[in-house]
Amino acid sequence: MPELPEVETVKQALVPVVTGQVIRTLRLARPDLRWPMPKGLSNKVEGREMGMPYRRGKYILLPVKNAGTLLIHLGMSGAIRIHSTQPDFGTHDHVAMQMSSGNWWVFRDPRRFGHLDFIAEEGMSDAPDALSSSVSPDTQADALASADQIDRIDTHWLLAGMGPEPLSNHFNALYLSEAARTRSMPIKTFLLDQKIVAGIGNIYACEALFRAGISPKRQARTVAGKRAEKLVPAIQSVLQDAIAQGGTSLRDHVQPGGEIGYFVQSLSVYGRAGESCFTCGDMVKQIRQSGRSTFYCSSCQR
DNA sequence: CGGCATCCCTGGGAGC
DNA sequence: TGCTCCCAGGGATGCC
Repeated sequence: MPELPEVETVKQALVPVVTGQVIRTLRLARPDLRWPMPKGLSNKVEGREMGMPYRRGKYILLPVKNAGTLLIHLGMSGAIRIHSTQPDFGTHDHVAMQMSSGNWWVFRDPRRFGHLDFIAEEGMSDAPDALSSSVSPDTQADALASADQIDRIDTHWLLAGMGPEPLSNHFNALYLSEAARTRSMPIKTFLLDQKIVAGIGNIYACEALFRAGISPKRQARTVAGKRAEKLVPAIQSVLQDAIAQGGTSLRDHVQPGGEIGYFVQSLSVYGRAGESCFTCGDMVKQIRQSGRSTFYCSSCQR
């Protein structure tokens, strides 16, 4: 499921549920997901107040005041659901938290490629929360963590080296050109590298390249320059459109309230192999790159 | 270092 | 209906 727009959708749904709430219960149904979960975590966070959730790439960050930050990655099949009363826990409901309001949120992940970690504060005080409430209300503020939050959280081993947020000013044609200039790998594979840019996955890499009219097979270094000037806004618009529609629901993804994500109706190439390109009518092709499916129109994308 | 294959895990759909 | 096979939104790791 979850690429940046889906993760952003989940984060936005969590904001009113957890912000300013005290953690009444944290329930870990098993000791590990992809990696071991922190031991004794419930004791560390129960009774403490939460700050405002934010997002970094495909990670959701949940500040716990005077304790640290919970880090959640949804992996391939992860989803979070919100309940107003205690739900029945299923086989794949691995993490559940009850807030002082009585609301619960539950992290379900059948394939267990996701993970949950805790970054202890160590002198960070409650800065993340204070900062998140002072984020300026510009047009993209909802989709962005503050630069200071990112600087702090990026010291975690899972986040270290992560590329810029694609919806921030740090991601622009100059940056992309410089990053791509020496790289011979296909541009599609390049975009999936979280060290280059954070949050893009298989669906939105395909869709952004279609919007930019760039072949996924093209070597990344040949995108430096003019093509980067088309690709950056293509990436940004496809992500913003998807966020606005609640993400893309294929199999697992639902928004935390249970709604599906409607961007699936706006996909131009992903999952449309053998069907007609909406632009030119030619058949959408499917190939395999670095072990992942790529969808594209060989007429519209060069 | 760059680029690719492999592996982690479960469920759903296609095909027989 | 039931079985097998293949595929899936991610990404760390190891090998060439």
